[in-house]
Amino acid sequence: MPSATTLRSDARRNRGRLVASARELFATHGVDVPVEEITQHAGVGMGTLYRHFSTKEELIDAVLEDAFSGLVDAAERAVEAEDAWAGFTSFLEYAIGLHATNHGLKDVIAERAHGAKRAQAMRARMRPLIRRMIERAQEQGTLRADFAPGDVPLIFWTSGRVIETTAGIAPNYWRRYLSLLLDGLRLGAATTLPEPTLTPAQLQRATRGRRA
Amino acid sequence: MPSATTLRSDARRNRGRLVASARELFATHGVDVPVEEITQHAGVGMGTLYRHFSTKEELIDAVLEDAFSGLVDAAERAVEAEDAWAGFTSFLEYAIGLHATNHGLKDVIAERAHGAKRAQAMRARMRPLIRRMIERAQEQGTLRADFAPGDVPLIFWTSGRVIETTAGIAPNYWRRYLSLLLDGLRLGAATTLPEPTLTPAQLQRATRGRRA
DNA sequence: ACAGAAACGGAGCGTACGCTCCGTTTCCGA
DNA sequence: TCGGAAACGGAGCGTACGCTCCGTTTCTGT
Repeated sequence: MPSATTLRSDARRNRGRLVASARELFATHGVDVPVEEITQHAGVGMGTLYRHFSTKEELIDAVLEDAFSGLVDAAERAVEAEDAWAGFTSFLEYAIGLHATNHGLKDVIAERAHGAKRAQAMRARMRPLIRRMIERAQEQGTLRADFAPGDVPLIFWTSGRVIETTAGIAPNYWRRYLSLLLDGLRLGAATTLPEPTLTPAQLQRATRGRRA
Repeated sequence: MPSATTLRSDARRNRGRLVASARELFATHGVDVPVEEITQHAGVGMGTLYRHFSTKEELIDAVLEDAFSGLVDAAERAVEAEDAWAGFTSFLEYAIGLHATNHGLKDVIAERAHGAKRAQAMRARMRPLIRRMIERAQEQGTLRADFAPGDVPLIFWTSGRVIETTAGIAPNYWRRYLSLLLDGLRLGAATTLPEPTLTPAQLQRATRGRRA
């Protein structure tokens, strides 16, 4: 079991091809592209893929690593915005814009399942940032007080669905949806929300479960 | 090819069992339950199913017929409400409550595809009713003016996703989501929506397409 | 130059789905 | 009662997926 830098030249080359191929296909078609399509597009065999990545999940996780850290960076920038509402909303617009561009990212974040190591770590780093964004906007009196951090996944789940349904038909339609939803988040909304937000435990179950 | 009433007694009995079995399983597990599970739960063989319904889609369509007409009834009642906003929102709450109870209905309405005859007819009957609801609420000055009938599927698509994700964890959480979204629909929202609504042609493509 | 370790690739396995085919059983009128 | 039409049921087909296995090829240090 040699260290990562001790790969034979052809192995390193093929690994690169696989990642590039997967990056492209995941972005355009989502993570459900068959592994065979990935290997063919990369010009390698199936065996080669599974020597480098013990599972398809692992490949997904590796390919999306960059996108994950890009999201965390955006969240860190958003937390520092003077206008917390602007920071929060522009973060959401950026993140969901990424979903529209990179369907693989959308699948991992907005769909259930697909919770590999790097995705998990990204979520963990994101959580306190989002909490800060929300707290600040509520302190500044721009975000309704009964919105909670546990409600943020709601935005991703639902936006993901809009993108899935309209991506090939009206690629920017998700902006209309997000705008609508954000208007419901502003302070001064006419109602108070029914039902509590989701607890961390509930969220964990929601993002893991498959059908029984 | 005998008329519908000229079925042999065992055939009529088994057809009833199939529909009952499918109704139950579709409601609890959605339309993705394997046909074999439906036939086993009904105590009949696969051949029996496919003699009565030439395709699984047709079975779905037949089983959901009642739910479809229930929806249309609710829409007709909603149109007549004095307070058009109340009519519109309580219709949405009723419809989405049905989605939470009957996952098969949700799959057909909130998911893409599954567009058989009766579902299609239900949609056609619903369209003018929804248009009236929206027009009236806008005339009464309670629904924002830039919301359009073409945006209604948005509500079903996204609520469907919320239900799918949280049904087993927080069965009423969708109410919180819907409340949030409806607050964004009220007149006096701070923004005007970006991006136009979907045209009928776009909607048709959105509710039909499968992945290429 | 060459041995052998490393990497390769794709046929094939296991699973799950919708649906069909056809030998067997059941019903029902004469 | 009994024959044939009607209905039955489930093994099996075709498809699509993730993944494995192993004979073949390629790289690399000596």
